[in-house]
Amino acid sequence: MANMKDIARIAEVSLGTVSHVLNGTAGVREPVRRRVLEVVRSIGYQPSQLARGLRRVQTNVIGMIIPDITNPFFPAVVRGAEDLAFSNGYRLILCNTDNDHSKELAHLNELRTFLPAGLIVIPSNFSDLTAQAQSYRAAGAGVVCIDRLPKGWDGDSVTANNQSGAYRATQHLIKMGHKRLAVITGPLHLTNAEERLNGFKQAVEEAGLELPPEYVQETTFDKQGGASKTKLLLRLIPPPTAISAGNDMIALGVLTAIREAGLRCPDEVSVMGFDDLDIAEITNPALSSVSQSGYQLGMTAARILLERIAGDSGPAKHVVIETSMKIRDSVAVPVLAASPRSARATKIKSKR
Amino acid sequence: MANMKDIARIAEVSLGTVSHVLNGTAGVREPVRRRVLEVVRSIGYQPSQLARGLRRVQTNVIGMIIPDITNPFFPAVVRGAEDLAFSNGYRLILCNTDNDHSKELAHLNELRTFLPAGLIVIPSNFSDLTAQAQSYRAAGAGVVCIDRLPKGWDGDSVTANNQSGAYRATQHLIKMGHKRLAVITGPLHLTNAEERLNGFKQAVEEAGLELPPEYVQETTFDKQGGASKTKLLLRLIPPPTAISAGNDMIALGVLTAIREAGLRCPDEVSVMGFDDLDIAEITNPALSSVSQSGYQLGMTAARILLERIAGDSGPAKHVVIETSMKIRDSVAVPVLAASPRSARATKIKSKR
DNA sequence: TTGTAGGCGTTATCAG
DNA sequence: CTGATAACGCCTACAA
Repeated sequence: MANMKDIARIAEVSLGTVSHVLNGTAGVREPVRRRVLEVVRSIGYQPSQLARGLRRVQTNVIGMIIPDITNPFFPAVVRGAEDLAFSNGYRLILCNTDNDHSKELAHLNELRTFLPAGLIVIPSNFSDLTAQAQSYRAAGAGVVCIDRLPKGWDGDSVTANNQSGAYRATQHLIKMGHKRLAVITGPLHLTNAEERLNGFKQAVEEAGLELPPEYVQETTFDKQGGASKTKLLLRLIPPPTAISAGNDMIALGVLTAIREAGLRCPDEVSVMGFDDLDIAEITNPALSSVSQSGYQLGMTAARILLERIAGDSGPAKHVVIETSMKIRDSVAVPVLAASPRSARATKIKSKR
Repeated sequence: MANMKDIARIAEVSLGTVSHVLNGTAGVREPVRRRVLEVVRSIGYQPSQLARGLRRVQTNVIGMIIPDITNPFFPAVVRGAEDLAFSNGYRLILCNTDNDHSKELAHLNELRTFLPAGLIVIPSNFSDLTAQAQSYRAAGAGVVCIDRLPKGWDGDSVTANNQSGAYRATQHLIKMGHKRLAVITGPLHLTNAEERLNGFKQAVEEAGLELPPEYVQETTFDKQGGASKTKLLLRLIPPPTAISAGNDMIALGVLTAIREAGLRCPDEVSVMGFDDLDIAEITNPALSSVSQSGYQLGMTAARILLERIAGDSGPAKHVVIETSMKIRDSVAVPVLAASPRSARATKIKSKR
């Protein structure tokens, strides 16, 4: 591969001049400049990112650390980040942690040796990112946290408005006439799961409804968790008439378990999801869900990072992305409430 | 960050000795070796990948180029590649091309400046990867092609057995009693789409069935394509009783269009997919599909690449991953065939 | 077995 | 405005 020395030789200038032309670090007389640029073009020269990074103590690499690209919510996040990063000349190194904080730590240590310009991280369970980020920032690299925050995080962050999303979704269930609402949350040590639960509780409390402790079930963010906890909920006496799921994967399990219990959704049990994945349109019945844009999450994180790289050293930014409701077919007026109140409930529904 | 000079100073040995201990390039007396290693551990030293790569003219980076991580088939491929690469000390730089060969070219040129150890590529439409790979191989980097092959590709490749998969899927439709089979293929300049069509045609021909040209529709690998072509097919006289889709995304569109046409699947039209994505279980009715493991595809590509990196310079390898059939609910005996042959058809079905 | 020195391709500093 | 030259951190002949 051609290097700057070759360019200098062919264009009959010194190495320093080539660098000046390429980086605009010093004015160079126009004819010389053109000659150099012409050689660069004709030879198809591209600077070695390795040498450049070594010298500048900073590469055009952004490390992106996520739990698992195979989880349907994350690809959009990665894509959003990659699009903005790429169009600004940055490249993404992708790392999966499987929510294992020791794997996360390994990635964090390894990535450092690339002298990345920054990091975009969806922290794993029990992440000690807060400590690690310190040393990255000391090296002049930005660190932006997405989707959920590790304990004590005080740096830049981009999250969805989980609380208000869950709050409004629960309000919707209540307005439909539900009185016995249960919730299946994700792992409560994850901030996003916790916030969603808080939103749920807030709506239930404001409506003056009871929330027996057995109606709050915690599990992992997946189908299996949703299915097993639903079986449990449906065996309670009385059973809930609506289940709010911590995310769409859980909701998928909820739908399956309802069907397997011989019940029907939404006739006997209503279900509300969170994330509005593509699959929400496909399920039977189509899943009502709180929509958050993963693409926007990733892109916003990249934007903040680019600002940091460009020199912004202001206080930590905390961007909160608003959610919206996607009403589909998995929520209906509960059977018990149907007769005396159907008129009113239906009216409310048709308003939306 | 600590460097080898620091280690040398603290351990009171020379720089060269540290390097020899770290790389095993020369025997070092045990006590000295231990002393060096102890310092390395205590200080948490990690070699700079940048300096190392610059010197060795090869980094521990693998470039992974795919059309779009947002497409549900690709995350598993990436994950399979990342898992094996990571456990062997390699890191993945992820690039999305959106099937745009100029974007692919840009990535290819950029990646070169990182001196990657290799490339794993799902080629874009009209990719000229064949030419580019030449120069990568000249630089000692392996290039493995996945899923589909660009024109004239003669290097390592990992693909699914598309032809046999489609062939057997079509045979299944025929055994169920279908006589009027249509196919909606992906873009035929993609080798995987072409192979699947060939498998379909082979089965239809062997059964001595007619295949009117209007029964073969080409479109993009997505829902919209599947839906619009299905509308067209259902308006034909006579309409097909079974539709074989080029992949599951197309099949999704087929299911939607059938429903919107007021028909029912599988009662009036049977549908067969390809890929067996997670969503195939969720659709209504659950989608019968040809299963191929994206994870295995990615992992196999990484394995071949690692072998190349380790020095294997044998002839090009062409690994073909076998597919399997996932029978669900979207295929049934056609209405017309139902009365006279239901006994036999049912018998065949129950055999599987 | 250990140490020394040159160079990978850049950028930045400083002298002309 | 242009050109030498010294790092950046590491590896590897080669010398001791």
